[in-house]
Amino acid sequence: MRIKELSERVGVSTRLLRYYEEQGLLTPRREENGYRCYEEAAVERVRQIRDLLRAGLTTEIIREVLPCLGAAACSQYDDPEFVRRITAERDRLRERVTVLTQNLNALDDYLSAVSRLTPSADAA
DNA sequence: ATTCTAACA
DNA sequence: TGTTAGAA
Repeated sequence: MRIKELSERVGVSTRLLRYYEEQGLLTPRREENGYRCYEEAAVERVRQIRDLLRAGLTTEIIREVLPCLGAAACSQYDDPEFVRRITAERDRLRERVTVLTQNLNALDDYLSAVSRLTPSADAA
């Protein structure tokens, strides 16, 4: 599919799709006319990229780890420096999860208190 | 009508 | 990231 279709299917601007490619996150083939030609798998790939970005990972890290996520072990499993960087990234994520969970609990507690005071308000 | 690259009131 | 000019 071409860039417009992918853009509509994943809800990401064509501008961003080209930017991801510039960052080495996407590598679509080209048609004779130079138009980008994306694989069906690009749809899921873009979603994965966005999820990783939302998780706070940099495009640099994503570029390195993306090809490794699906496989049990990519060609860099024996690179100590690589494993160290990914480990650090995982630890950062774990830390963020902790903070987010604390905030979630705080809001839950507040909402529970509110519902006890005003039973009329739903506390789903 | 669409996409491409490059650049920025 | 959006938008846009100029070319294909």
